[in-house]
Amino acid sequence: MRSVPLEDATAAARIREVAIVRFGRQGFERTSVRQIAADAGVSPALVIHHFGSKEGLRAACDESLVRQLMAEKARTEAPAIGATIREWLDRPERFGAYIDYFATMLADGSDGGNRLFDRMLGETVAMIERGVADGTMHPSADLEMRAVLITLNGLAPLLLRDQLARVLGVPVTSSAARRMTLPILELYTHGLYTDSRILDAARAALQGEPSTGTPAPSDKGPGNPNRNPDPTRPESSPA
Amino acid sequence: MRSVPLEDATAAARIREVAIVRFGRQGFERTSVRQIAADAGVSPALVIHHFGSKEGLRAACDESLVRQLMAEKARTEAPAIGATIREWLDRPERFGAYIDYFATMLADGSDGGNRLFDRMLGETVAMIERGVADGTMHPSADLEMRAVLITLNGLAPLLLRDQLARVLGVPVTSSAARRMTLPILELYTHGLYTDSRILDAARAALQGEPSTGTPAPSDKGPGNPNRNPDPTRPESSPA
DNA sequence: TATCATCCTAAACGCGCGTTCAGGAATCCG
DNA sequence: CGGATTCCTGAACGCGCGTTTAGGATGATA
Repeated sequence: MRSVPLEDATAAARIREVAIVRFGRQGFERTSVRQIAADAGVSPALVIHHFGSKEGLRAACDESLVRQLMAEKARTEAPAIGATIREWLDRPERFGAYIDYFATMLADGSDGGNRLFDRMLGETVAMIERGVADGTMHPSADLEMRAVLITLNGLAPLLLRDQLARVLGVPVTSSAARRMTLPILELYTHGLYTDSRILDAARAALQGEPSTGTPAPSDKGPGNPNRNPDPTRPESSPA
Repeated sequence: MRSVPLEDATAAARIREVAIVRFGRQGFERTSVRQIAADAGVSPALVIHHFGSKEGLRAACDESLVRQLMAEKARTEAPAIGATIREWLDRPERFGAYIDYFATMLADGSDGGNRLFDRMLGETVAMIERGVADGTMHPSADLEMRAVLITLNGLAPLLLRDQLARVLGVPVTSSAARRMTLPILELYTHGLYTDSRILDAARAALQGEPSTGTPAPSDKGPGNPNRNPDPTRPESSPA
């Protein structure tokens, strides 16, 4: 997946590659055209000549990454982008910059990031539909939202890889990912709670409140992580 | 939680408030001191006079947000930061900028962001320990990692709120959060898979591979979301 | 050889940035 | 009253930015 050494590539390709590294590591704004030019061993003017502007260079970088992540289409029916990301995590010295760039694309809401997110979401939806159809996965009251949720959860370690590396004390490579395997599978197999009291309470509460208003009987659970422990409380301003 | 109108506050406070809005909405680099000064109705020189530098202003903004999020200490033993964030989501017209700033702090790995993450992680650990102790939650083979994971999962919708809003078609307020309630509780109650085949396979595979090397018998599951479907594959470069 | 397109650079332009500096206006204190 | 303190501004400085311009070197084509 890119075997030509940087020195042998054309100048335009070289510029794009070093730009991905800089943009991914220090961000678009903090990176100057002069820096990129120096990295690529060319003049700043050539960068503009090839890409029209700094923004054009960014677009080319986006396109390059989208292309590489979408190119896995020809594979099996398994989630393709996730698989490629995992391969990249296996070789951080080579693809670390791509990981960084990928994460900032998603967070910045660039056009390329949107396309990649949509694709990943679609792959997740397909995976869940398959799983529910063949009985290996539980059905859900809201399949789309579940798919969104699982996609988000999968991306969180990537977006917060710095925090993750900090609290774990090791860089986020596949070895760190491996330690996440069991807790993730535990969660996806048995869940977190030992009974369905909180879920039942939330179902009952949301039942009496189809879209807005009319609070239902309250049952504050012992502590649902990350979510409102009391789904019955009406919101202050619908906004 | 801040009731003084902006016009009545001291100039320094006014500057800090409009800076949080700008920094949160368009980022630190894309925001100029002159913009902030204009928003606050003061001269650019005054901004520097009060905060020493643009970086000093950022630090003051960080500190302000950390203080507000940590101030909930006096509450119950429930996750305090999560609760405050939820209140902020209820009133996006007032606290939307804080949400934005909070998210960028976490993503940028600023000192304030690190402190907040550590605090949230601590709250999650305590919650899980309590849940396991009183039998409402399953035990885990790796409690710390599980806590990290759940913390990350809880933050993902915040960091990717633009993607979330885009695919859902509505802004990420508590009404969007409400739709997430059931899928999250489903996941945390019953998990995703109907049986433990994948989890068992992963356990067996990781058993034969205590830390590095010696691959174990393979069992490729039908599709574990977000994780390596084949945890037995040795990694190419440990890095 | 002359022509032409391609690839590339040195130099400069204009601009907006963060910051500094010298001092004005108001308030408090003796 | 006089002097100190606090709060604030207008004007400028120097710098690095993205970009433009004019043209040099190279290699294919006729």
